Parts: sequence; C-alpha cells; structure tokens
Amino acid sequence: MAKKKQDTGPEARLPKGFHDTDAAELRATRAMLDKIRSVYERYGFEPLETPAIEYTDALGKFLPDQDRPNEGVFSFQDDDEQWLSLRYDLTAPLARYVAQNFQALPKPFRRYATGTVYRNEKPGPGRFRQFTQFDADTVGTDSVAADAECCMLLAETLEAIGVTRGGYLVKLNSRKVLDGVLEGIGIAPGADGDHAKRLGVLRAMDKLDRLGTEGVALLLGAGRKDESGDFTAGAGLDARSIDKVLGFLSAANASRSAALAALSPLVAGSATGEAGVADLAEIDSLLTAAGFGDDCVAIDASVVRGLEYYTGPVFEAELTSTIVSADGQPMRFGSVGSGGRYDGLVQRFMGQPVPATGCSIGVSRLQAALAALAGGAAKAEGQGPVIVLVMDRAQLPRYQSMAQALRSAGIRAEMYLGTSGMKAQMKYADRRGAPCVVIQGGDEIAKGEVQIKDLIEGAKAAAAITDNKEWKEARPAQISVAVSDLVATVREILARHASAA
RNA sequence: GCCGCCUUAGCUCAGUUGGUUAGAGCGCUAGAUUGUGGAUCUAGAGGUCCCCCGUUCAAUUCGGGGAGGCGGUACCA
Repeated sequence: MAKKKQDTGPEARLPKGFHDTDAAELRATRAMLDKIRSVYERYGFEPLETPAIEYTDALGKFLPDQDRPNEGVFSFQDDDEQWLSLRYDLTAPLARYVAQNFQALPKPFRRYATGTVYRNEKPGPGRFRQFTQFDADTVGTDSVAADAECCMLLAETLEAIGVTRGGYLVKLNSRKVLDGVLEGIGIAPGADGDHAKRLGVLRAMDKLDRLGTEGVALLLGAGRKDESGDFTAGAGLDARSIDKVLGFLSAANASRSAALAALSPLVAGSATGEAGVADLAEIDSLLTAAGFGDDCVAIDASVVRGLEYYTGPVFEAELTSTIVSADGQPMRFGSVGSGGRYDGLVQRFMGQPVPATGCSIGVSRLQAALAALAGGAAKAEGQGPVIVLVMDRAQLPRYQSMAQALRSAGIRAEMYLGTSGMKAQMKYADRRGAPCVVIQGGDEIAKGEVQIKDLIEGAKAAAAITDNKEWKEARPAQISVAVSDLVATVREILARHASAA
C-alpha cells in the first residue's frame, strides 16, 4: 500500500463520522429534499438560509464553569479571539435570526430551512458528525395549533417520501405534563437542589423503549449495570415514587383519547401538569379534524427530548419497522424527526418572551434508515450522457460539434475526452450508463452518416448471443443515419427508453 | 468517556499449531477480436498480513502498548 510512506504524502482518508456522497446517493438525497420542501411549502413556510458558522455564544453552548465552548461542538477562534462554532442544529440560528430581525418579520414568522449541521461526537448507525436536517418553525405564537401542525407536517412529509401510514409513528408528549409528574413526586421544577434528580428521572423515562420497564425502574432507583459491565448511576427515587413514574409511563394507550383520560388523574393537583394535558387534548382535536388518527400520531409519556430548552409539547417521529443489518443484527436508528415548543429560546437574545415551536427531519438518518430497510444504500441511478466516440483524433472538431448539437437540443452529451481506443471508449460509455453512443469513422464521414448504437437495447440483444464473434458482427441495436438526423434519432432512442422506464 | 469484539489484495474473506515462494472469489488492466460495451478463455498488475515495542534462531501468527473499525452503554441541542 504505502510502500514508500515518506514519498507518497499524507494518507488519503476521511475523519470518522464524515462521508463522501457519490452521484447516485446525491441524486437520491436531492429527490428526498425536493419532496420534503414541497410539503413544507404547501404548509406555508418560507425558505431561509443562515450560515454554517455562528458565534458560539449565539448558539448558547458554554460550559457553566469554563470559558470554553462545550464539547460536542466544533469550535475555533477567529482573528479577534472570539469563539466561533459550526452550527449543531438549525433552531439556535433561527432564534438568533428572529431576535436580530424581529421588527421586520411578520408574526407569527414561519420559515423552513435545510442544511448540514455538525456534531463532534461518536458516530453510529444513522449518526454522523455532519448531517442534513430539514426544519420548519413557527415563531411568535403560543397557540398549540402550531404544535399540532408540526406533528401533521412530520407525518405528511414521511408519507410524501414513501413511508406508508403505519410505517412510522409520531409520538407526542408535553414537558408540562412531565413537570406535573415531577411535581407529584416532590421534585418540582423551580425547587432548586433537585435539579440533578429531575434530569435523572427524565433521562430514565426517555429510555423506556430501549430498556423496558425494569431497566427504567433501576435507573429511577439505585442504578443499572448494562451487559458490557458499565454502571449508570440512578436517580435515587424511593419505591413509591418509582411506582408513580412507571404508572405514568404506562398511561400511554392504544388511542390518544384513552391516553388523555389516563393522564388526567396522574397530574391532578399540578397546575402545570393539567395545562399540559389540556394542550395535548387540543392538539388531539386538531389532528383528528385534519385527518391524522391514532395510526400516525400517538401520545407517548416516555417522550422527553432535549433537556435544555423544550417548554411545552414535544414529539418525535420514528420508523416502526425493525431495521436489520446485513449480518442480521437489529440496528437502532433512533428518531428520524423531532421537535417541540421552545418558548424561551428567542428570549435569550431579547428581554421579551417570544414563544416558538418547530420540528426537524433528520434527512441523513432517515435516508440511512430507509436504505438499511431496503437492504442497500440509497441510490438513484441517473442516465449517463450520450457519448460521441473519437474514432480519429484529427477529427475532434467534427465530434465536438456533434456533442454540442446534442447539448443544444437539451440532451446530456459529451465527446470522449480520454485518449484510449474504441474498445475502451465503448467500455467507458457502458460504465457511464450512456443510453447510446455516436460513432463516426472514416467510412461514415465519406458517406455523410453517423452510426448510433443503442447501448440499452444492445445489452438486451446481447443476452441471447454467447459467441463473441457473432455478437460483434451482429452489431445489435446499431443504426446508420444521415448526419442531419443525428439529433432526431438520438432523441427518439431516449424517448423510447424514457417511456419504457 | 466506559465495556466488548474485530483489523490479511481495491472489495468480501480463507490461511499460517511461530519456518523460507501468504491464497481464493469478485473487481481492475491487457490479449484472443487493427472500428464495437456483454459472455467465454488466457495472461498480468496489485500485500510492510493495521502500527510500535517485546519474547524468539525466526513473528502476519505469541505478549504488551497504540491506532482504526464495529457493537453496546453514557451523553445528545
């Protein structure tokens, strides 16, 4: 490999968690982005693009005790020593944008945005250090109708890209309801000192789907040791409180109305909790009115989401099928979309409270998950260009003009730019996925003709021929036409394949 | 971060109980076929057996350390 390490320069390699995207995958990604965009547009959101780099403090990530950006964020210092960071989501930059342009924006302000975001953490299946998100947010209203729309948007978008109803589920909860439960076990938000305990309880609840009731019970109490021997400290609740929390988690039932009925008594007495249940009830009625039933949006008490800034309804979308890797191992992809209400985020920049809610689709993860489901990488093979073969290098201008004529007619075409012989050129055309090649050697020039070989048709004809000599002499799917008919003939061939496909 | 498994050709993997020329399939290049992609046949190129240190007459193989990959766990805006 690197026999002469000093002479061959640096090793050509990529940092972990990053990957190159080839043409086929790129086309698949673009197709997905187009579908998402059209749904977002239809819901009335306006596009907005903000830079990949922001001041670190605008992203809001400082360790409390250090004058350094948080780990997990790619950061560096500018000439003036100010800390800059690569954005780790599209929400924090939105909050900055809204605060900066508040006077000029119509309220509620609704925008969508897509782009790559960066997280400096350990990669995994469907987890990258650079990935694409597609967000839609509504800023400037505290109506939970905006939250309901987020759930609808997630569901509708997933269906637009081909996930059938039932193949995904948007799980809905409310931070207010969670706070109500915390209040019920005596560690209400606001009562400082129990902060760590609250985080522990919420994190434990979030792990219900992965660890089951027993695992969550351990994490709520003394702690849990996983199969690799790693120990996770528990929240240290007493048995009575653990039972209460577990009872709450099991309140999510088959239908939203059943879940609401079960939730109500569990938060009774907590004003926050009751308000949360009321929010969910209103969202439920809006979803129902819009035709989004229990089969696509469900209430799930174990949905917690980020601990930093969500203040009201929270939701996440996941694919319901079990994804199995090539060697039969089930893979855990996590949610492919999520969101929630973050009423405090814009306020960080301006004294005044600005309620907001939004959702985000993890495009890269979604694509990876769908690819894994399909048993291979997401590929959208495009059709290659028509290749004009170079039979005689002295005639390059002639070939160039043919390629240009095809291009002028809107046909993807190129003159062969390498220096190899005809056989290699045919191979090249084959590998490029060319629908046909244009051949003009001395004989054809003398007759004022060109040979056009249909490679797709030719490949089909070849299947029946096993003798190479016969195959060559038959010249399947190859026709000779006058130079003046070149464009029309190529167009016919393309049209034939387009309608066949 | 912690735990476990893994690392041999471009790819997927054999193999060497420590021994002199390390293999296969696929892929790649060329020829059979001076102007025809497929198939077939033939030939060829391509390896510091992840790196470093140690044990040994001898290490790709054994031991220690490191790096990279995979998985679990923690964290997750």
